[in-house]
Amino acid sequence: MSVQKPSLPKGTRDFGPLQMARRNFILETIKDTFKLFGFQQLETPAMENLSTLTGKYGDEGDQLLFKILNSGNFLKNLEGGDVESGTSMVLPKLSEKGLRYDLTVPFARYVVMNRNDITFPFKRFQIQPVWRADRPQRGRYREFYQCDADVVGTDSLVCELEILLMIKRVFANLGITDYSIKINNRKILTGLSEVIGEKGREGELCVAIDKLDKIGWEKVQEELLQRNFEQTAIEKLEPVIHLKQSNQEKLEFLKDFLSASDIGLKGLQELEEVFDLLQTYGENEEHVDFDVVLARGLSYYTGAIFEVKVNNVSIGSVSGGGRYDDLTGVFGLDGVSGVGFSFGVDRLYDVMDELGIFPEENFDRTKVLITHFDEKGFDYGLKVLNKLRTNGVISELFPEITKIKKQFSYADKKGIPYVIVLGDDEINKGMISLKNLATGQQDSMHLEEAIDKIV
RNA sequence: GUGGUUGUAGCUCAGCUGGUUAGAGCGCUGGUUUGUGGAUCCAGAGGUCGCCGGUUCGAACCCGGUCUUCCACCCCA
Repeated sequence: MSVQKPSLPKGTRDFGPLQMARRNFILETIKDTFKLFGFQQLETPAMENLSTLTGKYGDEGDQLLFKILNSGNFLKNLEGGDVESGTSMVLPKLSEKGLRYDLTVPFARYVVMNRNDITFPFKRFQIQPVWRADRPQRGRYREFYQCDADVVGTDSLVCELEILLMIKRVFANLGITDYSIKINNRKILTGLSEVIGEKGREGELCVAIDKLDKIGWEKVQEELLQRNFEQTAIEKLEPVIHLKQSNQEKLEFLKDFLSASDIGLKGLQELEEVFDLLQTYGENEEHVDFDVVLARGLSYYTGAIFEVKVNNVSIGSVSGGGRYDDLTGVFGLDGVSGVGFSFGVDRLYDVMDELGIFPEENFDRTKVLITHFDEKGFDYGLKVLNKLRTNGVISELFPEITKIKKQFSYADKKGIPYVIVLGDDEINKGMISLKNLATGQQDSMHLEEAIDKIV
């Protein structure tokens, strides 16, 4: 076999020890919050039947699904002429499984399959990788982790409240201070399209409107015109685009603006209740921003929609979610409303990296390295090692008998703060020498005393 | 998926209009110091110039393809 340079598939990454420590810090923070709010963990397979996945994310989403070639002779179902008839005809004959694209759809599948064993409302969280055959960019990967928390089986707006609370808690614990949780309601967008005389076209309206902070109102108007929206409709929309007051003021304005649309008013009412619940809970509206032009792409959202952006960084949204009234419906279980959201760990990582706010000191790392000069010290060191670990001190014995300089250098590079030196002097006296590498201070003492110092 | 961009030592990058043996800094290894790391100084190792093909007397450099990186669009965590 010829030697080949190893490489990774596009858009995937390895995580080294430092990255893992940082990722685990984020992951633990999120997990800890989910648990505190009463969510229980669930895992589903990396692969799902393609029939479970397709048609849930729109045409774009279907394109981005990774398909898994059938096992064995994957060509066996092909017939002459199939190849000429196009990929959409050939694909089902080659592939019946795919990698999951998100965690929400597999969750919906799980709920339907286990409906008799689940007590509703069902609160679950799920932290697993997902895969998208996207073209990679900064903050965009082909394999990345999502951290989902969802509640199904209730349409209580307390769920929406809890999502806001969980986001606030996670960000506070991560040390991210400058961010905003954008919240809107799909019903408001529906109402908007009704009121401006383009009923039923909120999907298109959303796609265009969503680009507002990126490309500006001028360009959005152009796009709407291209999509054959009436000039008068666009003019009617204008005051909404420029809404820049407080959450309450926006609500008041829209109550009037959407007065002709029942569904729009329903959306407003839901949103207002979420704000009320926030007050009642004893939290404020800090970081929570009613954004009338927030329109998330995923086609299954029907009520509240969320998106979280960290300010002054070059990464897109780090979290998103919303309410879906009928996601389980496609799997044959109607009337189960759900709401959930997801943190993107990889993007949170990039954000925190860019802001330089990882708390490195707290990461678990070896506290003390035991060094030695010869076999005698090595054996003595093993006993010391045992004592240290019994006392819960993260410790290592240098595994080879070699020059002390090399052992110290190892401690230095690995960022180990203390070194225990074991030579004849120490062994004879039944003591150890403890050196603090940061200060250079070295003292002879009993092991118990050293343990107290290190911990 | 569309358009552009990048690739030279472990890392960050030089390398002139194609010309002999491809360089620097940092890092690494060893020594200066045979019971002590981080600093200084000295020495050393390390590269099929992403990969494949083409043009040429001659290619890191020009051309084509391919992979990869980053960016914009699309969309999204």
